[in-house]
Amino acid sequence: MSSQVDEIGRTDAEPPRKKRVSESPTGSPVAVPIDEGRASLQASSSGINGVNSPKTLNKEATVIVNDTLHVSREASVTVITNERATFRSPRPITMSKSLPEPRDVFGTAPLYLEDSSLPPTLTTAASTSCIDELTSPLPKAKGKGKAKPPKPPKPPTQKEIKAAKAAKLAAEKKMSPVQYAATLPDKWGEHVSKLPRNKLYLSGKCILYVWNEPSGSMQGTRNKMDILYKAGATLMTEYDPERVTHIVASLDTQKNVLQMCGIRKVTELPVHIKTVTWEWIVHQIQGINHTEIYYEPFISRMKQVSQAAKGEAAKDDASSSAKPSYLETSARKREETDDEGSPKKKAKHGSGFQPLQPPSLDASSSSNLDPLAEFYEQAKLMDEFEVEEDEEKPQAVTPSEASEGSKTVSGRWQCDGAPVSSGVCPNQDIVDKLLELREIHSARQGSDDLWRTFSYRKSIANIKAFPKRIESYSGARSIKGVGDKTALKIMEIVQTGELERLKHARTDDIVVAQLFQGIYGVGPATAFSWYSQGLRTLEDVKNGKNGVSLSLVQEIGLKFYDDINDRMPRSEAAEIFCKIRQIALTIDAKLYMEIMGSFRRGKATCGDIDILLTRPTDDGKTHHDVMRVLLRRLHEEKILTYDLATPDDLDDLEATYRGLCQVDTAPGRRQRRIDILSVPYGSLGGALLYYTGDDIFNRSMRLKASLVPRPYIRCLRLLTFCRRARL
DNA sequence: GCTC
DNA sequence: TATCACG
DNA sequence: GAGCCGCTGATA
Repeated sequence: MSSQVDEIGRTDAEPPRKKRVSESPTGSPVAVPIDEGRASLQASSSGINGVNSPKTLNKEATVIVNDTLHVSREASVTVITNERATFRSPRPITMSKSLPEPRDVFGTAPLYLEDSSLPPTLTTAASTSCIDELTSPLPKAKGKGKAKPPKPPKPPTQKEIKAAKAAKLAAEKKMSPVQYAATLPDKWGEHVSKLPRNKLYLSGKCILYVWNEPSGSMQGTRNKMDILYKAGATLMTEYDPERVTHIVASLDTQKNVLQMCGIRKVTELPVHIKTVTWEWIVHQIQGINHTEIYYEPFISRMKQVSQAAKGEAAKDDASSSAKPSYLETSARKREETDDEGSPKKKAKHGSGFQPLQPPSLDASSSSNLDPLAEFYEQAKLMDEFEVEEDEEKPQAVTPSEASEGSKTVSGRWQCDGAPVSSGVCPNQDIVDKLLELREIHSARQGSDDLWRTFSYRKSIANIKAFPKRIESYSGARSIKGVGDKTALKIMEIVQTGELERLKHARTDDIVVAQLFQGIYGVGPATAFSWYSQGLRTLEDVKNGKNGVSLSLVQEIGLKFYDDINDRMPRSEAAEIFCKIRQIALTIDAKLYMEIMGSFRRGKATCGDIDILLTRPTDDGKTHHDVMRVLLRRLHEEKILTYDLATPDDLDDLEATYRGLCQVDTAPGRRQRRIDILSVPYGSLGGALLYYTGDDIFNRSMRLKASLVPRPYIRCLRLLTFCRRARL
């Protein structure tokens, strides 16, 4: 596989700052577009192997980086009220104890909260349609009224009714599906609005129904549309990747899917959009939530699609799997399994479920009891962590996003079905102020500040979850994590609208330290150290004023300061993940991949991309060498551009990669933070549990203030704990 | 900072 | 090895 | 008054 990177060490001899590298240490040519700031660097593509230490790798990276070190810095200090803010998501807590079933039939498509097949009663609007939730002002009552058909002033006679019906039917027959869809609110709006919420099986789902070629009456299509609408779905008539959550199609509408979505391959669909068969809908409506029947898993379907479409496919294959021959076999294998099993069949046979069963649980726990019971127990034990924290700022919804959201609320009442915490918390002002304070503390270096930060994090999260306006000191104190001091601060905010403390706290050093800490790899210590050395701007840092030197990672962090600190649109995260998964599956078709983090939580924007990687071991194999190959491939594909941290042991089943990536190589393409984590297959169960809808789990397993979605690791700990405690 |  | 930063 | 992340992972 890989070329050895032998003489990497040589870079040691060179002054890291000045040298320009035009050739990779392997001797293989490395394209280093030094002039364009977002140059892709692939040195590490060859360096990804156990032989090389990350250090040497990065070293080379920096050499190049240094040459390009013109940081586009508008010196806007504003950015720096940064990512570290933690907000609680508006998602309310459901108390269900039932565990959602595994639902990824093929073991490759990720599992999303918003796609939860929990019964509707347990589902929330927030968990269904994130984008809308975040962006649309949610005209709640409006939808209903709108949908109500105008009542004729006089009760018509039987005959008239009949005639009208006939006419209507005739008219409907002439309609295109799209036109027909538009009539649904009139037709069923009222009916639907009277339905109890738990009958709205598809509430919150934005469904794009792909109908067959107009080969007949289209009556079937109309019926299905009716059903969808009546089940509370928002029926989409056109493909809007931002809104569509599900695509319903069947095998014979394959072409139409592509057409409707304006794409060439099914694989181009964003991963957050589920493609399901009609059967899935039926199951939803019947309350069979245990299966998810996919129309076309993006990956495995890909081959078939491309075969049909030829040209594209060949190209794709050639470019992506040109090298190791085993890739082809694996690809073929995938194809075979595909062909012999329709999605449906697979669902029934459950082969695809395998990866989703948490095997480790029964395997490693000594008892024969329901393995989940342990987790419930654990969950209770750790219930102190009331609230999940979220790093997104709700108010970060930009005007454009907002307007877009409301604009596209073509359908209306999708919010009706799920009257949930509408997002804005009654104590937002308090939260904001405290957050500011927390930011300040977290920018400081004292150990006290560290704990204060920790403390604020908890209290803020709980305040954010507090359903009503805080009006009194005792009221404030009643909130978990809010002690005397914070309660006093809250009262000050409530009464004066201000927090005196903030005014004094925002000193120059803090502001500058915050600025510096926006550089990846720079924490409080470094930031203040620089400050004390007289540095005040990023420009100073860049110039190495007063002889400060940057670590290799910091160089990258500085160079891409804005890129790293900005959030990316959800769609971009999805796209990158898609590409990566595609490549990964050519390495091993049985890989299980999952995108996590804020994406998974349904955020409209993502601070980074977090990918979980594992592989079922039922055939005796593991993903032990996947990370190495994958990283190499991703570098080759110029998806990965810079390594921030490569796993110490690439062969380890549990490894963490951190780096920068880009969705394509267009000049000026922004670099996005990406983490790829592999876990032993046994931890997957925990990972899934962690993300699975049950809030008792979620809350408790979001152990100890770790913002990091590293469920598997946590799960491991949990298991260890369980074992030790003989649970 | 809060909690035990 | 200790410190630093990260998620 | 003590504890409050880390069988962390990287760097110097």
